[in-house]
Amino acid sequence: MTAEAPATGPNTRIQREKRELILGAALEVFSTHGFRGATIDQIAEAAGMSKPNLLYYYRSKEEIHSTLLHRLLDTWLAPLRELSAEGDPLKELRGYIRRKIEMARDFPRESRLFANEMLQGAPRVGEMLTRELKPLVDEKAKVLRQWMRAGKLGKTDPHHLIFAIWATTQHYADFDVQVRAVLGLDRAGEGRFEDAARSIEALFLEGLRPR
Amino acid sequence: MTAEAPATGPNTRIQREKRELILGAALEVFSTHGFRGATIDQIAEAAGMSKPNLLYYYRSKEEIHSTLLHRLLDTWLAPLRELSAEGDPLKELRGYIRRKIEMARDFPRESRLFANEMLQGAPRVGEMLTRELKPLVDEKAKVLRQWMRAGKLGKTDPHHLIFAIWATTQHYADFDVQVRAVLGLDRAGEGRFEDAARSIEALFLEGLRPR
DNA sequence: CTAGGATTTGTCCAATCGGTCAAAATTCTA
DNA sequence: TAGAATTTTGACCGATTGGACAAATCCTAG
Repeated sequence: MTAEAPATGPNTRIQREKRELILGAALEVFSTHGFRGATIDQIAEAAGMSKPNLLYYYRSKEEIHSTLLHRLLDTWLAPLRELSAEGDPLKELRGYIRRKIEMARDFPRESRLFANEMLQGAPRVGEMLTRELKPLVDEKAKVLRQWMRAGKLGKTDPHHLIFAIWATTQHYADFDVQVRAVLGLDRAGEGRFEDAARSIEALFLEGLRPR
Repeated sequence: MTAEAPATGPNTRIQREKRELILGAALEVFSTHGFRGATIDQIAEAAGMSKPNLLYYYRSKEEIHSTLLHRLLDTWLAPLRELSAEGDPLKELRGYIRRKIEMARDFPRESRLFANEMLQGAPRVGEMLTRELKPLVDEKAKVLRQWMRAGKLGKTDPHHLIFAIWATTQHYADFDVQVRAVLGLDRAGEGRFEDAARSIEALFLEGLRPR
């Protein structure tokens, strides 16, 4: 008998392992070539298996990409979720910037995968943006606004502040080539993330000190 | 006689017009689908001509993309070139931020084309980054550093400051879908660029006031 | 140790892609 | 307005792509 396609969910040990292996390989390929630029053969080779074997675990290229993207968003939003209304405003913001820079440093492929999707108009996660991202950002924006009203944080538009933090931190993952080219060989070592973190923190937090 | 391919340079009126028409169509297609995601047929259709006709004006898909990218870089660097060592530091920086936000608003496709190229590791303009971009940035970084030493500008790493300005402004073009989704229908009108400009200026310039 | 399911792969297919070519249509020029 | 040069296109080609299928191999429970 032909085996039922295991695409519904991981059952056996092998299925869990292979599915994970495929996602890792796909992340590598999708993040550097984009969805259409990536081929199933490339992903299969990166995962060390044949193309039909890969398609045994995921029904289509679409499904791999979609799985990757949906799984990513949670990880991606975690740093913002951690921003707590109870903490000290400046400390909380500093922590948020830190966590975002660390993600750019430790998960650049995830960042580029996400950037690729956004550049193309979010055809596959568009709905998630309004259903998950927007509510979370609105909630945290409210926290920021309360801090500002309480005089514990300089006044600025909370949404655009969050955009600015996203943009500056993710820049070091998405535009890595450019950053490295501009900094030159001597300053483009791994320390660039530490330098970036300090600069971004100083820029934003200096301007946001209550006055 | 068979006509010589006009790919060497624009000669007749028709050639100039059609070449421009093709570049416009190609910008639209490349910026939303990336290089590999775009097809010659799509570009040809967007330009209102047949595929062989398009290939009469440009020898290959590569050549169109490359032309677009090289032509773009000059436009793209213009705002930074305008930053003058003679002017008032804070006014100069404010002007630079303004110009960059205006470019994100008026030329979002160009921004996305560039972002796409960067995301993929700048395979086609990598050399231009070190030959043109780096020297320019280094020159302007020196200007910023002089201002800082003279006490006319708060101290921070000039390179990372420039990165931050790039990131925050281009974010509104490259991540437009996300920005719109988060701001919601009511705040996502054209005014969002004006709001963004004010927020970014306030954030950066407040923190950079000499103290 | 063996039967039945799970896993793997070689082979194939239709669609799409970038690009060619020769012929047709149009435009320019003398 | 005739003839030459330029511009346009239909038809075609080889390569690549996403995916299907059935046969072969592997694993594991009884």
